[in-house]
Amino acid sequence: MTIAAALTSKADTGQRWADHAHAVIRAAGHRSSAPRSAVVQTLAAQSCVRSAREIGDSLRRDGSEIGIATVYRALELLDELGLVQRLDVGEGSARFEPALPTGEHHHHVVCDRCGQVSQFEDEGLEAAIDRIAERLAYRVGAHDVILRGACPDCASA
Amino acid sequence: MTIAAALTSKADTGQRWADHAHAVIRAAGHRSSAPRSAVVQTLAAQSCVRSAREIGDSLRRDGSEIGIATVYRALELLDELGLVQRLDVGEGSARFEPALPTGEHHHHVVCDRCGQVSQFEDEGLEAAIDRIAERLAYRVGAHDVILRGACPDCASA
DNA sequence: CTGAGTGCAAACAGTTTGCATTACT
DNA sequence: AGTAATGCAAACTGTTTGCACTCAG
Repeated sequence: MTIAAALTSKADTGQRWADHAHAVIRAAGHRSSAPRSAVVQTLAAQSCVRSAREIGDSLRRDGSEIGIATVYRALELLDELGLVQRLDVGEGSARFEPALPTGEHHHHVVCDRCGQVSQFEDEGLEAAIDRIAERLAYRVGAHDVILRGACPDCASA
Repeated sequence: MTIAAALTSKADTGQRWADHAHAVIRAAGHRSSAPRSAVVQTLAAQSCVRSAREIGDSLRRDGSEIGIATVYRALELLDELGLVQRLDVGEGSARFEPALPTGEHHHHVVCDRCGQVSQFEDEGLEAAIDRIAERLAYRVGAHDVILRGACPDCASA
């Protein structure tokens, strides 16, 4: 795959998610207001998890007048509708990222020192978790895995 | 194993951890004040993760005059010394539990509806994570796994 | 005796909420 | 037009910090 193709595919995935999100929002009887759509677009465009504050700052930088309460309300709605995944890496604030309708997902590694967050996927991990879910008395619906350590930059320093 | 033996062994594990914690605290040049020791004892006696507020309330109920700030400072020290594991299940506040010196540990399942937290261990999960840690560029030192779903009570309701 | 540790209260950061106003549908 | 959604500011919650006082070593 060429770099251009990779970028296109990534942008496509984001846009596909945004369209899906709008459809679900409308189907649930909610309005597609400008601020709400702006939050969806920001999420669709992002490559990594972002906090409510980061999303709000980013939108305001782009000229939007969105208030932080609205960002929170939009994210809460998206969460209720299963359109975003809320992630708490323990750095004080919650982070958000689009949840793909396919259920396909990844997990995160957080740098202890600089706070950098990266992603990874692993087939074996999912399989192990599925096996655990089966033997527990809980009806397990989701899971978060967070690895912690030193990122390449901090590790070499 | 009889129930009595299981309880004894559990209490022993807690006490062994408390002794270990005291030793580490002293070795690091810190004092064993009454409030600090009380927090260690509370942690040693607990069967599940607890929040700072819960620990403080529990101590105050037992007649201690401990302030919440002191609880936080004690937990912070224990965390720095690697004596407790901080866990964020996303219900607003951080939870804490003793970290065994053997490195042996477990993970958690959180009920979406009532917030109940249970524990589980899984060999296959640890193995999968070790394998991931090896292939990542990060120098991975720890990991948290949180499963979410409905606990037996909520699932049947 | 001396400073690490404490308790209190005030400060903080992230998030939520009440209410008058705006703007989708 | 009617009402869901917004923006602001105030309220809340969990956690941290400044400071005078206390007590372990």
